Amino acid sequence: MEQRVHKRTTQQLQVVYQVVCQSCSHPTADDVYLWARRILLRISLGTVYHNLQRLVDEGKIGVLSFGDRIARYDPTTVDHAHLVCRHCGLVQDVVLDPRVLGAGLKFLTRSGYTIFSHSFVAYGLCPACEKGCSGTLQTV
Amino acid sequence: MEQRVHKRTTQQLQVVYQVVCQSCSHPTADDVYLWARRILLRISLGTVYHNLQRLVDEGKIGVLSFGDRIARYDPTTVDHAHLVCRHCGLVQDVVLDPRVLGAGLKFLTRSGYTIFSHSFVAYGLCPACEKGCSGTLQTV
DNA sequence: CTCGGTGCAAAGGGTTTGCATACAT
DNA sequence: ATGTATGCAAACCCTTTGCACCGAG
Repeated sequence: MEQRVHKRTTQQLQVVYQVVCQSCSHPTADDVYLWARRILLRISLGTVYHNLQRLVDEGKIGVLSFGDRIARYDPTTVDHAHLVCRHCGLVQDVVLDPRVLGAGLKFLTRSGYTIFSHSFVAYGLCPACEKGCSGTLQTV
Repeated sequence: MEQRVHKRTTQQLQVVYQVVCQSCSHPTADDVYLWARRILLRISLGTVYHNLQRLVDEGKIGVLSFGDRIARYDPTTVDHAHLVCRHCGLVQDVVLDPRVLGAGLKFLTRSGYTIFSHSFVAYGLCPACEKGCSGTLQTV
Protein backbone atom coordinates (compact mmCIF):
# COMPACT_ATOMS: atom_id res chain seq x y z
CA MET A 1 0.00 0.00 0.00
CA GLU A 2 1.98 2.99 -1.23
CA GLN A 3 1.24 6.68 -1.33
CA ARG A 4 0.24 6.95 -4.99
CA VAL A 5 -1.32 10.41 -4.76
CA HIS A 6 1.14 13.21 -4.85
CA LYS A 7 -0.06 15.91 -2.43
CA ARG A 8 0.66 19.49 -3.37
CA THR A 9 1.51 22.37 -1.13
CA THR A 10 -0.74 25.25 -2.06
CA GLN A 11 -1.05 28.75 -0.75
CA GLN A 12 -4.53 27.90 0.52
CA LEU A 13 -3.25 24.97 2.56
CA GLN A 14 -0.52 27.06 4.11
CA VAL A 15 -2.88 29.90 4.97
CA VAL A 16 -5.44 27.57 6.55
CA TYR A 17 -2.74 25.98 8.68
CA GLN A 18 -1.32 29.35 9.63
CA VAL A 19 -4.74 30.68 10.65
CA VAL A 20 -5.47 27.70 12.87
CA CYS A 21 -2.06 27.89 14.49
CA GLN A 22 -2.22 31.61 15.14
CA SER A 23 -5.77 31.47 16.45
CA CYS A 24 -5.85 32.08 20.15
CA SER A 25 -9.13 30.17 20.48
CA HIS A 26 -10.40 26.96 18.88
CA PRO A 27 -11.79 28.27 15.61
CA THR A 28 -14.69 26.82 13.68
CA ALA A 29 -14.39 26.23 9.95
CA ASP A 30 -16.19 29.49 9.39
CA ASP A 31 -13.81 31.36 11.69
CA VAL A 32 -10.91 29.99 9.69
CA TYR A 33 -12.63 30.95 6.45
CA LEU A 34 -13.19 34.53 7.63
CA TRP A 35 -9.58 34.96 8.70
CA ALA A 36 -8.16 33.20 5.67
CA ARG A 37 -10.04 35.57 3.37
CA ARG A 38 -8.11 38.45 4.83
CA ILE A 39 -4.99 36.87 3.43
CA LEU A 40 -6.29 35.07 0.35
CA LEU A 41 -9.22 37.11 -0.89
CA ARG A 42 -10.65 34.47 -3.19
CA ILE A 43 -10.32 31.38 -0.98
CA SER A 44 -13.57 29.45 -0.79
CA LEU A 45 -15.27 27.82 2.17
CA GLY A 46 -15.10 24.45 0.42
CA THR A 47 -11.35 24.76 0.09
CA VAL A 48 -11.07 25.68 3.75
CA TYR A 49 -13.01 22.56 4.72
CA HIS A 50 -10.92 20.47 2.36
CA ASN A 51 -7.64 21.68 3.75
CA LEU A 52 -8.75 21.48 7.37
CA GLN A 53 -9.69 17.86 6.73
CA ARG A 54 -6.34 17.19 5.13
CA LEU A 55 -4.45 18.75 8.04
CA VAL A 56 -6.45 16.62 10.46
CA ASP A 57 -5.76 13.48 8.44
CA GLU A 58 -2.06 14.30 8.41
CA GLY A 59 -2.13 14.77 12.19
CA LYS A 60 -1.03 18.39 11.97
CA ILE A 61 -4.08 19.76 13.78
CA GLY A 62 -6.88 18.27 15.88
CA VAL A 63 -10.67 18.43 15.67
CA LEU A 64 -12.98 18.97 18.59
CA SER A 65 -16.70 18.83 19.03
CA PHE A 66 -18.65 19.95 22.04
CA GLY A 67 -22.00 18.48 21.14
CA ASP A 68 -23.23 21.40 19.10
CA ARG A 69 -22.57 19.79 15.69
CA ILE A 70 -19.96 22.41 14.95
CA ALA A 71 -16.39 21.24 14.42
CA ARG A 72 -13.63 23.20 16.05
CA TYR A 73 -10.00 22.95 15.07
CA ASP A 74 -7.11 22.83 17.47
CA PRO A 75 -3.45 23.56 16.70
CA THR A 76 -2.40 21.69 19.83
CA THR A 77 -1.96 18.04 19.02
CA VAL A 78 -0.47 16.91 22.29
CA ASP A 79 -2.64 15.25 24.90
CA HIS A 80 -4.83 17.77 26.69
CA ALA A 81 -8.31 18.39 28.01
CA HIS A 82 -10.73 21.27 27.40
CA LEU A 83 -12.69 23.61 29.56
CA VAL A 84 -15.77 25.13 27.94
CA CYS A 85 -17.41 28.16 29.51
CA ARG A 86 -21.18 27.88 29.37
CA HIS A 87 -21.55 31.63 29.50
CA CYS A 88 -19.07 33.16 27.09
CA GLY A 89 -18.24 30.06 25.06
CA LEU A 90 -14.53 30.31 25.76
CA VAL A 91 -12.68 27.07 25.16
CA GLN A 92 -9.49 26.70 27.10
CA ASP A 93 -6.79 24.05 26.91
CA VAL A 94 -5.86 22.28 30.10
CA VAL A 95 -2.99 19.92 30.61
CA LEU A 96 -4.27 17.31 33.00
CA ASP A 97 -2.08 15.72 35.59
CA PRO A 98 -0.62 12.72 33.70
CA ARG A 99 -0.94 10.55 36.78
CA VAL A 100 -4.65 11.21 36.96
CA LEU A 101 -5.18 10.59 33.27
CA GLY A 102 -2.98 7.51 33.38
CA ALA A 103 -5.00 6.10 36.24
CA GLY A 104 -8.22 6.71 34.35
CA LEU A 105 -6.98 5.06 31.19
CA LYS A 106 -5.50 2.12 33.05
CA PHE A 107 -8.87 1.65 34.63
CA LEU A 108 -10.42 1.51 31.19
CA THR A 109 -7.94 -0.85 29.57
CA ARG A 110 -8.58 -3.26 32.39
CA SER A 111 -12.03 -3.73 30.87
CA GLY A 112 -10.51 -5.33 27.78
CA TYR A 113 -10.57 -2.33 25.49
CA THR A 114 -7.64 -1.11 23.46
CA ILE A 115 -7.70 2.65 23.68
CA PHE A 116 -6.38 4.81 20.85
CA SER A 117 -7.50 8.24 21.91
CA HIS A 118 -9.69 9.95 24.43
CA SER A 119 -11.39 13.23 25.09
CA PHE A 120 -12.09 14.99 28.34
CA VAL A 121 -14.25 18.09 28.36
CA ALA A 122 -15.43 19.99 31.41
CA TYR A 123 -18.30 22.48 31.15
CA GLY A 124 -18.70 25.33 33.59
CA LEU A 125 -17.97 28.99 34.11
CA CYS A 126 -14.63 30.57 33.40
CA PRO A 127 -13.21 32.78 36.15
CA ALA A 128 -14.20 36.00 34.36
CA CYS A 129 -17.82 34.96 33.79
CA GLU A 130 -18.24 33.60 37.28
CA LYS A 131 -17.50 36.99 38.75
CA GLY A 132 -19.51 39.18 36.44
CA CYS A 133 -22.60 37.45 35.30
CA SER A 134 -23.73 34.60 37.50
CA GLY A 135 -27.31 33.69 36.75
CA THR A 136 -27.80 33.99 33.02
CA LEU A 137 -26.51 30.71 31.70
CA GLN A 138 -26.19 29.87 28.08
CA THR A 139 -28.55 27.07 27.12
CA VAL A 140 -27.00 23.68 26.37
CA MET B 1 -40.63 32.55 38.09
CA GLU B 2 -43.31 29.89 38.20
CA GLN B 3 -44.11 26.98 35.94
CA ARG B 4 -46.93 28.55 33.95
CA VAL B 5 -47.05 25.98 31.17
CA HIS B 6 -48.90 22.83 32.04
CA LYS B 7 -47.01 19.91 30.49
CA ARG B 8 -49.11 16.99 29.34
CA THR B 9 -48.27 13.33 29.44
CA THR B 10 -48.92 11.85 26.03
CA GLN B 11 -48.60 8.36 24.68
CA GLN B 12 -45.83 9.57 22.38
CA LEU B 13 -43.79 10.93 25.29
CA GLN B 14 -44.15 7.71 27.21
CA VAL B 15 -43.17 5.57 24.25
CA VAL B 16 -40.10 7.67 23.47
CA TYR B 17 -38.94 7.42 27.07
CA GLN B 18 -39.63 3.70 27.17
CA VAL B 19 -37.67 3.10 23.96
CA VAL B 20 -34.63 5.01 25.20
CA CYS B 21 -34.69 3.20 28.52
CA GLN B 22 -35.08 -0.24 27.03
CA SER B 23 -32.44 0.36 24.40
CA CYS B 24 -29.34 -1.64 25.12
CA SER B 25 -27.18 0.80 23.19
CA HIS B 26 -27.17 4.60 22.99
CA PRO B 27 -29.77 5.19 20.31
CA THR B 28 -29.84 8.05 17.84
CA ALA B 29 -33.05 10.00 17.28
CA ASP B 30 -33.66 7.89 14.20
CA ASP B 31 -33.15 4.67 16.14
CA VAL B 32 -35.73 5.84 18.65
CA TYR B 33 -38.08 6.80 15.83
CA LEU B 34 -37.79 3.38 14.20
CA TRP B 35 -38.48 1.55 17.44
CA ALA B 36 -41.24 3.89 18.54
CA ARG B 37 -43.09 3.31 15.27
CA ARG B 38 -43.40 -0.34 16.14
CA ILE B 39 -45.49 0.72 19.09
CA LEU B 40 -47.15 3.90 17.83
CA LEU B 41 -47.54 3.44 14.10
CA ARG B 42 -48.23 7.08 13.29
CA ILE B 43 -45.62 8.78 15.49
CA SER B 44 -43.57 11.31 13.54
CA LEU B 45 -39.85 12.01 13.61
CA GLY B 46 -40.54 15.59 14.65
CA THR B 47 -42.48 14.40 17.67
CA VAL B 48 -39.66 12.04 18.58
CA TYR B 49 -37.17 14.90 18.48
CA HIS B 50 -39.54 17.09 20.47
CA ASN B 51 -40.02 14.54 23.21
CA LEU B 52 -36.36 13.59 23.37
CA GLN B 53 -35.55 17.25 23.87
CA ARG B 54 -38.17 17.51 26.59
CA LEU B 55 -36.84 14.45 28.41
CA VAL B 56 -33.33 15.88 28.26
CA ASP B 57 -34.54 19.24 29.58
CA GLU B 58 -36.32 17.49 32.42
CA GLY B 59 -33.15 15.57 33.24
CA LYS B 60 -34.76 12.20 32.63
CA ILE B 61 -32.28 11.16 29.96
CA GLY B 62 -28.91 12.38 28.77
CA VAL B 63 -27.53 13.39 25.37
CA LEU B 64 -24.18 12.37 24.01
CA SER B 65 -22.18 13.35 20.99
CA PHE B 66 -19.08 11.68 19.69
CA GLY B 67 -18.06 14.25 17.16
CA ASP B 68 -20.10 12.87 14.27
CA ARG B 69 -22.86 15.50 14.51
CA ILE B 70 -25.36 12.84 15.49
CA ALA B 71 -26.98 13.08 18.91
CA ARG B 72 -27.25 9.92 20.96
CA TYR B 73 -29.56 9.51 23.91
CA ASP B 74 -28.65 7.83 27.14
CA PRO B 75 -31.04 6.48 29.77
CA THR B 76 -28.26 6.54 32.35
CA THR B 77 -28.15 9.94 34.00
CA VAL B 78 -25.64 9.17 36.70
CA ASP B 79 -22.03 10.17 36.25
CA HIS B 80 -20.24 7.86 33.85
CA ALA B 81 -17.80 7.74 30.96
CA HIS B 82 -18.11 6.14 27.52
CA LEU B 83 -16.06 3.77 25.46
CA VAL B 84 -16.60 3.97 21.73
CA CYS B 85 -15.39 1.15 19.49
CA ARG B 86 -13.86 2.51 16.30
CA HIS B 87 -14.60 -0.70 14.47
CA CYS B 88 -18.14 -1.74 15.31
CA GLY B 89 -19.39 1.56 16.71
CA LEU B 90 -20.43 0.04 20.02
CA VAL B 91 -20.83 2.57 22.79
CA GLN B 92 -20.38 1.22 26.27
CA ASP B 93 -20.94 2.85 29.62
CA VAL B 94 -18.09 2.82 32.08
CA VAL B 95 -18.21 3.86 35.68
CA LEU B 96 -14.89 5.49 36.36
CA ASP B 97 -13.15 5.24 39.66
CA PRO B 98 -14.58 8.19 41.60
CA ARG B 99 -11.20 8.91 43.13
CA VAL B 100 -9.62 9.28 39.69
CA LEU B 101 -12.43 11.48 38.41
CA GLY B 102 -12.42 13.51 41.60
CA ALA B 103 -8.70 14.10 41.28
CA GLY B 104 -9.13 15.23 37.70
CA LEU B 105 -11.93 17.62 38.54
CA LYS B 106 -10.14 19.02 41.56
CA PHE B 107 -7.21 19.67 39.30
CA LEU B 108 -9.49 21.66 37.00
CA THR B 109 -11.28 23.71 39.65
CA ARG B 110 -7.90 24.81 40.90
CA SER B 111 -7.63 26.78 37.65
CA GLY B 112 -10.49 29.03 38.74
CA TYR B 113 -13.28 27.42 36.80
CA THR B 114 -16.59 26.37 38.28
CA ILE B 115 -17.42 23.02 36.75
CA PHE B 116 -21.02 21.93 36.19
CA SER B 117 -20.58 18.82 34.11
CA HIS B 118 -17.96 16.90 32.23
CA SER B 119 -17.60 14.26 29.59
CA PHE B 120 -14.99 11.60 29.20
CA VAL B 121 -14.92 9.50 26.06
CA ALA B 122 -12.32 6.91 25.12
CA TYR B 123 -12.02 5.65 21.54
CA GLY B 124 -10.54 2.30 20.70
CA LEU B 125 -11.38 -1.30 19.98
CA CYS B 126 -13.82 -3.30 22.02
CA PRO B 127 -12.64 -6.75 23.13
CA ALA B 128 -14.67 -8.52 20.44
CA CYS B 129 -13.36 -6.38 17.59
CA GLU B 130 -9.80 -6.51 18.76
CA LYS B 131 -9.75 -10.29 18.44
CA GLY B 132 -11.50 -10.66 15.14
CA CYS B 133 -10.71 -7.84 12.85
CA SER B 134 -7.55 -5.95 13.65
CA GLY B 135 -6.46 -3.85 10.73
CA THR B 136 -9.59 -2.48 9.10
CA LEU B 137 -10.37 0.55 11.18
CA GLN B 138 -13.41 2.67 10.73
CA THR B 139 -12.52 6.12 9.48
CA VAL B 140 -12.86 9.01 11.93
C1' DC C 1 -63.62 23.70 26.25
C1' DT C 2 -58.41 24.95 26.25
C1' DC C 3 -54.24 25.11 24.67
C1' DG C 4 -50.19 22.08 24.55
C1' DG C 5 -48.91 18.07 21.54
C1' DT C 6 -48.95 15.77 17.10
C1' DG C 7 -48.10 14.82 12.17
C1' DC C 8 -46.48 16.43 8.09
C1' DA C 9 -43.50 18.95 5.40
C1' DA C 10 -40.58 22.66 4.57
C1' DA C 11 -36.73 25.31 6.27
C1' DG C 12 -32.11 25.67 8.71
C1' DG C 13 -27.33 25.26 8.98
C1' DG C 14 -22.80 22.96 9.08
C1' DT C 15 -20.42 20.01 6.01
C1' DT C 16 -19.62 17.43 1.74
C1' DT C 17 -19.60 16.74 -3.16
C1' DG C 18 -19.47 17.54 -8.33
C1' DC C 19 -17.47 19.77 -11.97
C1' DA C 20 -14.95 22.93 -14.95
C1' DT C 21 -10.90 25.60 -14.31
C1' DA C 22 -6.41 26.96 -12.26
C1' DC C 23 -1.93 25.94 -10.93
C1' DA C 24 1.97 23.18 -8.37
C1' DT C 25 5.19 19.97 -9.86
C1' DA D 1 2.11 18.43 -19.67
C1' DT D 2 -0.17 16.10 -15.83
C1' DG D 3 -3.46 15.60 -12.61
C1' DT D 4 -4.29 17.58 -7.93
C1' DA D 5 -6.41 21.65 -5.70
C1' DT D 6 -9.52 25.42 -6.24
C1' DG D 7 -13.93 28.11 -6.50
C1' DC D 8 -18.55 27.93 -6.88
C1' DA D 9 -22.85 26.06 -6.03
C1' DA D 10 -25.81 22.38 -5.32
C1' DA D 11 -26.58 18.38 -2.56
C1' DC D 12 -26.57 16.10 2.06
C1' DC D 13 -28.28 15.08 6.40
C1' DC D 14 -29.53 15.77 11.09
C1' DT D 15 -32.36 18.79 13.45
C1' DT D 16 -35.67 22.55 14.05
C1' DT D 17 -39.74 25.12 12.85
C1' DG D 18 -44.51 26.33 11.11
C1' DC D 19 -49.07 25.26 10.92
C1' DA D 20 -53.60 23.08 10.99
C1' DC D 21 -55.63 19.45 13.56
C1' DC D 22 -55.95 16.40 17.68
C1' DG D 23 -56.65 15.16 22.25
C1' DA D 24 -55.14 15.32 27.49
C1' DG D 25 -56.69 17.72 31.48
